[in-house]
Amino acid sequence: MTTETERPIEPDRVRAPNIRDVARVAGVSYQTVSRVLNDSPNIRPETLQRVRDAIDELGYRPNQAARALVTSRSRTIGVLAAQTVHYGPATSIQAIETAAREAGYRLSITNISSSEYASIKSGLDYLMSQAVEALIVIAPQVRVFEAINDLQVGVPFVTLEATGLSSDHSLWVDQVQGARMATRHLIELGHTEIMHISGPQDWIEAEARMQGFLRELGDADLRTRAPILGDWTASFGYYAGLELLRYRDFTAVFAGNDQMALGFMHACREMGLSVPGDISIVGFDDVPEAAHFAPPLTTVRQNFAEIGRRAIALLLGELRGETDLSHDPVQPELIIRESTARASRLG
Amino acid sequence: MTTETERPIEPDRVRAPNIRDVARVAGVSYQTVSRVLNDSPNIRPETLQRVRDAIDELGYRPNQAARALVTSRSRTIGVLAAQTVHYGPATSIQAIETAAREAGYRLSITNISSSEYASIKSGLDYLMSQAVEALIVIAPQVRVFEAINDLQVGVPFVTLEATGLSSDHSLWVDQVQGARMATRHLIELGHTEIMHISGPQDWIEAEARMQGFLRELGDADLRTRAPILGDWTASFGYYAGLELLRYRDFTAVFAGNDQMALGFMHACREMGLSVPGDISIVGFDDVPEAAHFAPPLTTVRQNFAEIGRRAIALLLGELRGETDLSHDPVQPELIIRESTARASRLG
DNA sequence: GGCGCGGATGTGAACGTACACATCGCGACA
DNA sequence: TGTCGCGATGTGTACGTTCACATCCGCGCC
Repeated sequence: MTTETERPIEPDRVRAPNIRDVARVAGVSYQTVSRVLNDSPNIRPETLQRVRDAIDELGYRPNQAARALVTSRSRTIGVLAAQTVHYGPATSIQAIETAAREAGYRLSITNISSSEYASIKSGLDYLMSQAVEALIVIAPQVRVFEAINDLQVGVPFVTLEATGLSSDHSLWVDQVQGARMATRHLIELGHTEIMHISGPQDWIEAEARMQGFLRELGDADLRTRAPILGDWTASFGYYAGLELLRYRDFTAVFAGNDQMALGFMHACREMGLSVPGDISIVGFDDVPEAAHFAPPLTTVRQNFAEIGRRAIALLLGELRGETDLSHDPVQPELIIRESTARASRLG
Repeated sequence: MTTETERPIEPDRVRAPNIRDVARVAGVSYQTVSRVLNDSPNIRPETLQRVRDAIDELGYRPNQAARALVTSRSRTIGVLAAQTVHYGPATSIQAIETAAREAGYRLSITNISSSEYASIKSGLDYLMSQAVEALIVIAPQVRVFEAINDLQVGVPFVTLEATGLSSDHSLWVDQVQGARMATRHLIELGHTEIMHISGPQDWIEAEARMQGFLRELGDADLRTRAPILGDWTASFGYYAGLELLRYRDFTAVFAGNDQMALGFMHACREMGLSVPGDISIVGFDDVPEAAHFAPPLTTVRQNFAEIGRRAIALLLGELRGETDLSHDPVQPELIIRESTARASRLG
C-alpha cells in the first residue's frame, strides 16, 4: 500500500506530473524513475521501457529547480559581458551558448553598462546569486580581476579575448601577433609613418593590439607615435580622422577594430584623400561587412566562434576536475583586401 | 531546544549559509528571516536590522533553486532567437536583459540554427524544459507560431519585430510604415523605377517591408517589380547588385536592411556607378555604422531597445494578470543622408 | 544445501525555501 | 475587567528530486 492513494484528488488545480506520478503509471518506485532519468546502469530493459512510456504518456519533464536544490548544482554558466552588440562578443556568445547547451548547461548572461568597478561588481554579484558553476568574462578585464578576487568568486572562470596578464584563466586570440601582422604588412608596403587608433585603455585586447603595434614598429626601428585612444565606434574613427588628417604626417593607419577603420575612411573621403592612394588602412576583427567597405578593408580575422567553443571546453574540463588546462592561443589571420597599398610620398 | 544543536559539526564540508543559519545568528526564527527577504510588512525595525546584519555577516544569498521549487516560479523568461549577431536582435536582447534583471527575472536565451521546424521545436523544447514563465521570440516567425501551438506552450509570449498576423502577441516597429516612408522618399525624389531587395521570405518583418514597399508603389501608380529575396547579408547585396546592374533599368533601390544596402553600394562602385548620382539607395535599421558608409546611408531607424523594453513590460503585465495589453507599434524614423538624390535619367 | 554475492528495486531522509496556520502580547473598547 | 483585534513572531509542512542505505531474489560455489 503506497501513500499516494491517500492524496486527495484536486480536480481544478493542474499540477505538473512529477517523478511519483510517472512511477505510479509505470508501476515502479520513484527511485527507479530517477535512475532512468540519470542513465543509471542495472535497469532491466523491460522496466526501462515501461518508465519511458510513462514519461511520454504524461509529458513529464524533470523539475530543474528540485534537481538543482538537492544536487546543489545549478548547471548554469555565467557570462559577464560588455558590448554584446558588437560582432566579436556576439559571435563568441553564440558559440558558447551552443556548446553549453550540448553539454547540458544553460547560460546566464549579464551585460555591464560601464567599465566602472561598481558596475562590474554588480554584474558579478548578480551572476553569483544565480549560483553559476563557472564564469566566462567578455569585458574590459583590468578591473574584472579585482572584482573576482574581492567577491571571492569560488568558481572556475576564463576571460575571453584577453592576453598576457593571467594566462591561466585567459583564452585568447593572439592579439599581439595579430597586431604585429597588421603592422608588418604596412611596413612591408613601405610605410614608415604609421598611426594607431586603439580601443579603450581598459580593454586588455586593446592594450595587446597596441603592444603588438609598438613592438613591431620597434623591431623595424621606426618612429613610434602615441596611439590615439578610441572607443571602438565608427564615429570615433571618423572624428579622429578629421582631426589627424589636418596634419597628414603619416601614410598609414592601423585601427583597433573594423568600425573605427570605417569611420576613418569616411574622414579620408571627406578630406579628399584616397584610400589606399594617400592613406593605407588596416582594421581588426574582419566583421562580415568589412569585405564591402569602400574600399574593401584589409584586416585581421579572429575566429570568435572557436574562442567561444574553447571557453566552454576549458571550463567543463575544469569542472570535471581535469588539471591539464593547457590551451594554445588561437592564431589570427591577415586578410589583405584593397585598403592598403604601397606608401605614397608624404605631401 | 532546537534541533539545530543536534546537527553534527562537519568541519571539512563547507556549506553555504541558509535561512536558518541567519535566523540563529540574528536570534529570530527562520520565518522572520524569510519575511525580511520578501519585504513583508509588520517587522519591527530593530528586528529588521538584526536580520540584515546577520545576512551581511554570513554573506548569505537566497537559494534560487529552493525558491523556485517551493513557489513553482522559475523567474526566468525564455528568448528564442535567430541571428543574434545582427545589430537589431542584439540590441533588443540587451535591452530585454536589462529590463528583465531590473524586474527580478533572468533570461534564458537560445539560438536556433536554422528556420526549419525541427530546429525551432528543439529550441522551444529546451526553453520549456527550463520552465520559463514567459517567452520572447526574435526569429523567423512563420513556423514559430505552429511550434508554439504544437508544443502547447502555456505561457505568455510575444514576438518581436513582426507584424500583422497575430497582433495580440506581437510587438513591433511598424515595418510597413517604415517601408512606405523609405519608398515614398524615393518617389518624391522623382524615382519611378525602384527595386527592392528583401530579407528572407520566412521572416515576417521582411514580408512586412515588402508589403509596405508594394503598397506605396501601388498608391503612386508606379510599376511594381518582383522583389529580390535575399538573406540579410552584405555579400548577398553585393552579388545581387552585380547581377541587377547589368541591366540598369532602375534608378533606385530599397534594401531590406543596411547590410544588403552596403553590399549593393559596393557593387555599384565596381560597376562604375555613382551613388547617389546614378543610383539612389535606402536601407533599413540604421546600424551605427550606416552614417559612415560611402556614401553615408539614407535609412529607416528602428528603436530596437525600445522594442526590447516594451516586450518585457508587456510580459510582466500579463504575468501579473493585467488584461490591458494594448500596445501601439513603435514608429520608425527616416534618416536622410547622402545615398539618395533626385532621379537621374535612365541611360 | 547453506552461504555469499551482486543485480534489481524499494524506503527514508535531506536539500532550502515559502505558505498556511498557530501563538503571543498589548492596547482599545464596551 | 474581559474580550476583541491586530501587530509581531514562531511552528509545521510541502515542493520534487537525489543520495545513502535497505531489501529482495536468484545463482554459483564449496
